[in-house]
Amino acid sequence: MPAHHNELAGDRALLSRTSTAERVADVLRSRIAEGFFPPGVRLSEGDVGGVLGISRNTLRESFRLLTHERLLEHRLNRGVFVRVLSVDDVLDIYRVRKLIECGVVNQLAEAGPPFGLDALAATVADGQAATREWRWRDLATANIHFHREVVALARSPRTDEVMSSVLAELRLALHVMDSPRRLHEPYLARNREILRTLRSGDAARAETMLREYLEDSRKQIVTAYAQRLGSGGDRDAQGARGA
Amino acid sequence: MPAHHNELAGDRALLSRTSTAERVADVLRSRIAEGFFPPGVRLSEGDVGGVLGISRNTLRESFRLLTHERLLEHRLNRGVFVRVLSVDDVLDIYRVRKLIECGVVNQLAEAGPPFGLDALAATVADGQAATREWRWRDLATANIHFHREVVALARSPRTDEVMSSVLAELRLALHVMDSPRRLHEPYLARNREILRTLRSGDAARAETMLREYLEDSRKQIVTAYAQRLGSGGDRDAQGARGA
DNA sequence: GCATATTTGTCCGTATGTATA
DNA sequence: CTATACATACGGACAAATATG
Repeated sequence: MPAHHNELAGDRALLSRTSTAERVADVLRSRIAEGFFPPGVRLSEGDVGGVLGISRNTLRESFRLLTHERLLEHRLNRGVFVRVLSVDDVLDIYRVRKLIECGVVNQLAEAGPPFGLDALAATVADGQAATREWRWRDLATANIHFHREVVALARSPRTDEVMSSVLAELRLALHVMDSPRRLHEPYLARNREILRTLRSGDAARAETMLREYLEDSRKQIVTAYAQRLGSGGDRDAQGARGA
Repeated sequence: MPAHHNELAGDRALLSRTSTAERVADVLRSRIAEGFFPPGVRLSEGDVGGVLGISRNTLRESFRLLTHERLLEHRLNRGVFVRVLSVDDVLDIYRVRKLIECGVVNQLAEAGPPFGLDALAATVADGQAATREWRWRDLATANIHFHREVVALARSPRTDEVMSSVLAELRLALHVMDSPRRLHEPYLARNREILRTLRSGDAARAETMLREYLEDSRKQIVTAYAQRLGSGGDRDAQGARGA
């Protein structure tokens, strides 16, 4: 599908129906999530495009995608940067989380008890396995998946998308401090409790538990993040990387 | 700021800090909202780019922006089309509306009565003025603004953005049938009632009213839309327009 | 079913304005 | 203030897919 048959990240058009820009965006999204591109660094079109071996136009498409997901920040005539969340951003993210997550569970309370909890249970199991084997980064991932699956219970594609976007954004903040164990281990038990309560059919009580959960998590993360951003703050908004 | 000093949609760099692609996207967004580009039509790169006098690459970037707002649909090697919502889409939009709008009012019930209701009151006044003067299209706009302002009470930028996006999408469906009077006039009184109830400080009751409102609106629009889509359906996916 | 014309997808080269050293 | 680096936007090119006759 690409005109000049670029091989590095380009071909196999007939197999994958995604555009090259989307594939490049996938790569960059992973790099950001795993911290290879930490918040604050600039992604130069020349460098990144050179490494991946794609044209600037295509790369700009990818940047557009990630900018819309709020993972990158676009400053006019300055270029794109990995987003650095402010404390206000984190607060707003938790506002949205409370609104959506609690709202979904609240709707379940009205609908009735036959929920499909298998996917939710799987994330709890993943978290327990990760904890047993001291894989704290995986524990963080499982914890995030738990909340994604809570929202998935509403079976609303648009709600799922909003939640995915917000959680990916939150990961930017989590990555700035990452001590995954202290941040996530205490909440695993509460996830299990919420799951158990949902299994019993008492969605109203689960909603209360989730509300308290989010309140506690918000307090912990905001204080830790403000501290980290204040002391280790002012990460170089320059410092190109890539080549 | 543009290289070759394009005048039509190009210059005045020092004043407007937005890129040309965003400005072009603004124009197209308006054209879609006002129905000049109705759902289903294809936007040809050649035609639209020719009329607006911008290069193909820049136009494609605008298309990308609107595609991510779900106003355009991108079919591989076919071009971009103004989105045609399915009935499932409309159902999901109302799912999101109920979740967010009711959730926001529910949070107000916990927070306490000093809400800032001026902007909300203004939309009701706009609707009444539009009704008095038989400007049904403006009534529809005012009605949509009412719900946007309800959500704005939460003072959450991300929630605002989600709501704006969802309402812009809903407008695609409303435009397919447009008999704005029958669709919007009955709800003006209910808007006023909800505003009055919020003024009295009883957010809990306002939430119930809003919930019933959305339920009724959903039923009406879904049935009307399914009918319209079934009979008048299969709008030409061809029929270029522009020049 | 086939040949042609149109349109899209991708990439390159270049000119110009903007921000920073 | 000058110089450098880079983002922005343009036009052109060609391959591939689609539409048209």
